Amino acid sequence: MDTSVSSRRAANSGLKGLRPLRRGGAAGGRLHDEIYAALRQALIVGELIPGQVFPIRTLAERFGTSLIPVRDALKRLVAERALLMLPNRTVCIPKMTRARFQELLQVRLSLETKLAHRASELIRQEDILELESINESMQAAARKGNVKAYLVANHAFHFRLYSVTNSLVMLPIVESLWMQVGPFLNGVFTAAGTKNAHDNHEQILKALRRRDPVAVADAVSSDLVDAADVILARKDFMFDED
Amino acid sequence: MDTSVSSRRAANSGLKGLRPLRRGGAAGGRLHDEIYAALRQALIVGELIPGQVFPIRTLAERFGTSLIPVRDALKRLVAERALLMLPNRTVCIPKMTRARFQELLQVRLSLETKLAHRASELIRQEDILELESINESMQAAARKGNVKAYLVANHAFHFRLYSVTNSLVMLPIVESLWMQVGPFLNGVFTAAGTKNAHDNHEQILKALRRRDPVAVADAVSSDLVDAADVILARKDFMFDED
DNA sequence: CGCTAGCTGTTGTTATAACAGATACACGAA
DNA sequence: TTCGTGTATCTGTTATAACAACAGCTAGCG
Repeated sequence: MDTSVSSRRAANSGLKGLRPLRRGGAAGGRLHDEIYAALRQALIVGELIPGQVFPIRTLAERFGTSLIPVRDALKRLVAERALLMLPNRTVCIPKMTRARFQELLQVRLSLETKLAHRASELIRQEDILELESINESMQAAARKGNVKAYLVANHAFHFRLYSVTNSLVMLPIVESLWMQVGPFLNGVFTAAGTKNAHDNHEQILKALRRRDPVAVADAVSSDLVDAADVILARKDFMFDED
Repeated sequence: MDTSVSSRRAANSGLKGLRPLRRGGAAGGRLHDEIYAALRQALIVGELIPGQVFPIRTLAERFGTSLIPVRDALKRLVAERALLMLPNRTVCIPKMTRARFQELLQVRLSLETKLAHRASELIRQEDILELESINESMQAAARKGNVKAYLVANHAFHFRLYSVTNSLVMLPIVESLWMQVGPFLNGVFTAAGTKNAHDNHEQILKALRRRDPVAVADAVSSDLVDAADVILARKDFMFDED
């Protein structure tokens, strides 16, 4: 990988979207949690691109804190496999390979269909109403071409569904998987790619209303596969092979 | 949970097995990595029991370091779900519930059979020889009733098999799952519980030699299920229900 | 005697500064 | 021109100390 100063500057330019923390808020708020949340959100909506480097001091300056909380947040994200620690101990967003992408999809299919199946057995009417509301806002974002809002809503839809399982084991794993895929969505989802997602979400909702776990799981599966196909179709040339 | 001083002292007594780090070794060694490795090993072999509390300063004193590297190691283990952060931000080993145990087993079955299947397609002769060697030492440990060595060898056997897949996605997840189950093995595996594991490992090796991925996956599945049955049979009364 | 206020010791959190390793760049010699 | 070397500066790591939140205990008051 190119590690010259100029390329590192270029890689760091993507940090501009990160805003300083508003301090003095509610007491007891840990700084590293806020920094973690900010980075995590940026990861999931594809604002940070693979190869991006995160020097601790740069981020500390950006957030207006000392090194420690930034370090904590980065190390947590590394532990969750959302970020990668290079041999020189600098953190960056891992690049994507075909093998990793396919493995991520395989594991997501396995776990998320399980979660969807179990969720549809436990779901209540109010949960479905909330999912419909989230789906509305996702569709609205798609119509306006607001990719960021679209991805936020899509994430919210899936995890609102999965969270009715109260799973303490699978949920954290799936969240980690989404963070690993997120950066690779950068610049992928134009209006074209949102059509299938909308149809699949409608199928999910329909199957949920009639409490059909198998159909819910199938629809979730289709949703993931279709999204992967969109990415593969547009980004087939963008993988970094080892 | 009881949080009186006396019970906390009792919970901390389990830390005695942790030894100070031998400093001044190879340069470039990060202290928090060594602390992490020590805790991780203790977790996997069941030396640390559920409910165990880890005050940073106590561990720092035990390891002979300052607070920072201990904090790093603990936060990493929390991120990997091996440890749990209590509301007061103290770190402890999570207690086990039936639901969590069953979910852990389900996910492990799903992922580890996949890994076993893929491994048996890629495995080389030298890998099999090494697995046989590990299996030998496991059997020896079982005969001597050395539970700790037995669990170490069992862990080594499984991950030596899985690692031939070079999986960057599933392997870290499965390691996390083993760390979550480890503490619950405390005091479970007497000589009685090791018989099935030995048979299953022999089945795995036999299937590997004839390159039969399905049979390998099945044997791994049986291994996990049998181990779970041993735990359920002996510990059915020891679950902490929420 | 009971209750509340304040002290005390505990916990994790963060800032600052000193440290160590790695890298890039510039200067000088072949 | 090219190669080697030293220095400046960048990186993450760790120690120390100050900080804040919390629980338990004790003393004093009602």
